[in-house]
Amino acid sequence: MTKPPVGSDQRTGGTLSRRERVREATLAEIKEIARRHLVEFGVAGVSLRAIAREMGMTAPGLYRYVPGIDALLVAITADMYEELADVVAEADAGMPAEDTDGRILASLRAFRYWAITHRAEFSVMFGPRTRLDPDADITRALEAGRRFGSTFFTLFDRLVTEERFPLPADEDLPESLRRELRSFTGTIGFTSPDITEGAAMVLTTCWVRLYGVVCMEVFQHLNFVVGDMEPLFESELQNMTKDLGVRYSPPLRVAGVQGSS
Amino acid sequence: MTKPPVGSDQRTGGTLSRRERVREATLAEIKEIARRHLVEFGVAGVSLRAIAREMGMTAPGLYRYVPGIDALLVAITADMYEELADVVAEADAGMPAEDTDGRILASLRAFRYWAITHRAEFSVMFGPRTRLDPDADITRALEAGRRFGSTFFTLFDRLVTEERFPLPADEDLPESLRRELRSFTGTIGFTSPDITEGAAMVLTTCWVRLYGVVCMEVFQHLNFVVGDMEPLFESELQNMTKDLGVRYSPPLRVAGVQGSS
DNA sequence: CGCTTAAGTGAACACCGTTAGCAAACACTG
DNA sequence: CAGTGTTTGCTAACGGTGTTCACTTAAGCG
Repeated sequence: MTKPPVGSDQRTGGTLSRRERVREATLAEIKEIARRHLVEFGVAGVSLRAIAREMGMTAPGLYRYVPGIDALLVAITADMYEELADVVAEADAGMPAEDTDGRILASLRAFRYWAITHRAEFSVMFGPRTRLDPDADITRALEAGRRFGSTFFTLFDRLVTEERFPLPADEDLPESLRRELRSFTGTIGFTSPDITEGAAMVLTTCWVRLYGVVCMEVFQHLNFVVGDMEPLFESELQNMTKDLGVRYSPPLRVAGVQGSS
Repeated sequence: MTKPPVGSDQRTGGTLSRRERVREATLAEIKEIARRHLVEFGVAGVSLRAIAREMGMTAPGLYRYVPGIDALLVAITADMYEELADVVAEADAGMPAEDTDGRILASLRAFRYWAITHRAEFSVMFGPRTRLDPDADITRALEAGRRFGSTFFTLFDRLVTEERFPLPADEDLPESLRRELRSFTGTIGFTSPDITEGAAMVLTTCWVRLYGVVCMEVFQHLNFVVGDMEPLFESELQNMTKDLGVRYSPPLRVAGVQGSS
């Protein structure tokens, strides 16, 4: 009885035995249904019994594939990070490689658009860590999260090397902040020599602003006061890009932005 | 059989009959235990049966006081908004009335400090609306939220009248954004004639930044990368106050900030 | 004091996660 | 092909949850 790892086990050589293939398919079906229940009923509405019912089997059977409900949620969270990373990377790749400004705008807008069209998913990814075992294995989710961030980091790196905006001098930052920023650049695996503490500081500030405006829109904490948050987002985007020395251009009008998840 | 409203019913005249008094006390006990379970086990760990057990009664009995678990959560959420509003207002009142700069800094820091020392509460208040009936009666929570915001609005109003910072001209803002901002100032009950759309814009931007940095700290989405978020918060505070024409001054060192809820 | 009404209980229903033991299907080896 | 070990899924069961209903008890009021 081998412990069921919840991630997709990459078989050496890529050849999967018949058994492994059907196993992968079942696991994929479980996660697909879980994901669907997540968007339909919210995170509290994801249950092993309901998934099993829909699959025509019983709940204990799922334990052959997943060690428990918490691990399943962590697993689909990791999947969602990868999906988001793909979406952002695609938006980035959809612009001409030299057009750093356009790539940045496209990436950031892709992030927001994915967020507001995937509210439930965004909530479990970027909201409070409710209902997740503190000792759950979230390494895969963290890894996907890192990959998601790397798209932005790379673009930011280009801005720094192109000297688009004035960097705050490291000496101007308080020592406590500099220490945190150093650990930041270290963990991120950012090897560019141009990433000074000042640059890390700017990057973090931008991320906080983006995170704030998107969270506010998804969590609807201004919805009693602001109906359509898009103008506000674009305005924030404009502010941010101005600070980064990026040329802002308004978005192409896309039909059907109002789609509620 | 009267429907049990979950909020504290203010009796006309303030005189409560004995029956009403003990009823209020029981309701208060229910909410007190619910709150304790919330901080101890998270929002998923709040259950009517557990509360009843601790009170020495059975779960159905609680239905005399509360229409259901969701309504109970909404009720304590409203309480928490009021508590947070009090805390911020106290911090504000703790500074000399003329010292607008100090009052603002104190209020913002009080907000963050309450947030990081009340993670569970903050999560249900400002996180995604998980586990809350869409049709639940959240008017009391909204009202308390409004009162919470008003402290900041009032201080901001002073900054505007004192002309601390240059206001963006209304004409520079796109029409779609202006419309949202108008609805904002309207809903907020902000009657000051100085609150132009540009001013509302600056206020909103600041709130988004504050919300972002505090959410990020409480939800711990940078914790694999930044240990102590306080320097980052102070840095953001410095940036924000600079834009507002507020004189920044570093915080007084408080012992025991590290206290984990 | 008697009557009305509120408070609380027990049983029941329908869910949930999770464990243990068992039977059938499967894959593989001699 | 037969035999064997593994994988898969089931049933039963335990303890937990929210919620409804019928009922008894207790308190307050006229």
